[in-house]
Amino acid sequence: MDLEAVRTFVAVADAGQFQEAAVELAVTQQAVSKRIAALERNLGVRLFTRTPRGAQLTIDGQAFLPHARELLRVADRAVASVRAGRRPLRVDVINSRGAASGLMRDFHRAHPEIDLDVMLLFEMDTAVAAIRSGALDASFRAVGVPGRPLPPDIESVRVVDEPLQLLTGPGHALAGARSVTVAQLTGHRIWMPGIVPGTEWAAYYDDLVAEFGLTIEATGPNFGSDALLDTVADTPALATFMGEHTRLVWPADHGLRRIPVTDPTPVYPHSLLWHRDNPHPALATLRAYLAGTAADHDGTGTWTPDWTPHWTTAP
Amino acid sequence: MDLEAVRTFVAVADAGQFQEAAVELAVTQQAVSKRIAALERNLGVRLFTRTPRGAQLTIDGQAFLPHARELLRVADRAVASVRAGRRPLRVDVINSRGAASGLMRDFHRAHPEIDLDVMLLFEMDTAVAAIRSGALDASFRAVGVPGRPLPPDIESVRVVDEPLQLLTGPGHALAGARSVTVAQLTGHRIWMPGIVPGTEWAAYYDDLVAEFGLTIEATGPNFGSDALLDTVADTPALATFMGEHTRLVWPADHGLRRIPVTDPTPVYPHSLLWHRDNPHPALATLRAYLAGTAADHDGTGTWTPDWTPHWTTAP
DNA sequence: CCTTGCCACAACCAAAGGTTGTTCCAGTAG
DNA sequence: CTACTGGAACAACCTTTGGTTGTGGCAAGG
Repeated sequence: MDLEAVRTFVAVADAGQFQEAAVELAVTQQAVSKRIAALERNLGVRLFTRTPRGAQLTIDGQAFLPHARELLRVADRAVASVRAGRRPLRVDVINSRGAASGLMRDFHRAHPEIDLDVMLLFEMDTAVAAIRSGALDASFRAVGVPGRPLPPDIESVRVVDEPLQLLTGPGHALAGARSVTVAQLTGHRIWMPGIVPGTEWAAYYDDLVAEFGLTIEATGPNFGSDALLDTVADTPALATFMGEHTRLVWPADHGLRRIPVTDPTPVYPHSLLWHRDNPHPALATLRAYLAGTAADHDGTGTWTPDWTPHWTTAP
Repeated sequence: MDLEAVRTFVAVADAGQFQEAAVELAVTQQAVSKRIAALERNLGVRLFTRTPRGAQLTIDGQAFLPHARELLRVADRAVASVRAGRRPLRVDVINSRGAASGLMRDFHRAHPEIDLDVMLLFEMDTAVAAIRSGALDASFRAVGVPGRPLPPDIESVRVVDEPLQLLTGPGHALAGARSVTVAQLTGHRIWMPGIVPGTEWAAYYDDLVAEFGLTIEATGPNFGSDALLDTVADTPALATFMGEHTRLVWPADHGLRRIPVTDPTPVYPHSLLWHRDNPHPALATLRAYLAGTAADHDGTGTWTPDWTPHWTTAP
């Protein structure tokens, strides 16, 4: 299938005849005739009935037409996604099920007119480099990790604190609790196979362990969140941490429990990062939106590492 | 943009290297290299960073990738829409805002696994011919019009009665009524510029006029339903009929009123038409679904023309 | 330092896809 | 009845695209 042929097909369908479509496309009528013939040959159906006064869509052609239009739309969007200058706003949300992802969904609902490309960049260094190069517009990250200062041309603002919850299977000792304190977690095995040394979230959990003496195991290969949930559901002695806003796609009958943690509640601090000189108009809209959602912040009873940036009052 | 190049791009992104992608696509590595280079040249961005151990997506490449996948998906669906044998179920709903269209939306929600192509065929003759030729699987129509019998190989069953409502602007004499009787409508001008002589709905309205002595004007060119609604909203002396299930896309503040009609309520009878020998598996599902929705039928207090087929009890 | 694995470049060739010129066909006017 | 008009298909030709084979460059690893 050739997109040029599809474009020709739509032009002929709109014009009602080959000649006019040919003028529109700036080719000869014979070229249009050839393109349509080739498309019909590839698809194995006749798309137009040719008459001496033009071309009329067959039933097959009518069925194909909306798909053809959609195809051209999607192609245009694809090209636009990498068009220099006026491309969609590119925002990195680390992973597709976290709080940042939810924020971007809400932002999209609030501003459906803004074209977005949500991306998943694993490494913070990559994200920062991409922001500095202009290839990325913004990233949600935890910033302030000791020894890894942000370059001066990168600005950041803390936008959402995500409370961590304990996730257990039905057989876990704490499965029945409506909430647990951090002190109650000492001695329980908490398994987080996704943690990669050197990342900002590794630093976060290192601090959490150091502060409260928890037992967090990052051992074993990470087979993905499905495997993690599977294991947690089936292993009574195992639990894991999970962001409060993290969406699980999981059959309800596995009996996984989400248990709030208190005294204090560990919260994961998400900041928005962007380049000082980024001119993308939608970036300002996003920042304004996030400033609005973050207005009702109250840090009482929560914990974050020392190195996390302070909340600032919106101007 | 060339779909083959996009396909190649996705293959390379998945494989992580040109060579493996080349094997998958059954071409040489050099061909893959050329295709990617051409795609990059067309888009104006670099999609991969080439290393001696493979190819890695750039940020632009990562942004482009989901659009590329979507493009291939849509292309596949487009091809499938005209594929002989296992193409989607094609159902004609006459116009996109009527009761039949709503039924098909509900059917799609109930059976999202069934691929559908909803079509809009103006003429009944066209629809019947298409059904007989196998190019169309089903059509919603009012059947039984005198002098235009269905061919014996076309089966039909009445599936939904759509009550007609009076649509008026805020200044109309009946605008404040909670409901009106057919008798109250005599003398009021009812404007239906969409009616085309010779169609089954023209026959319906002819019978309606003959039965109750209404004043229905079909004069003037039809500039589309937007223009119709515009005129009705602004003209106190004008009203029109509209199906109860017809969805209006209209700013709420224009003050259009939908007023139920009683004593009796004129209902427009939609039947499903299909070919006796049509083997499409989804057609049976659709018929079963419609038989289910039509179960709660009660014709008391309604009117349809004499020639409309009777409701049959589902087997 | 050499081997290995992978990608880019060059030369070549077949085929796709464009152009011009022409034919065919069905309404329509004379 | 015939000639004309407008529109699509066919034929011949040519350019350009996109494939192949052959070769060179480059970084990682033994």
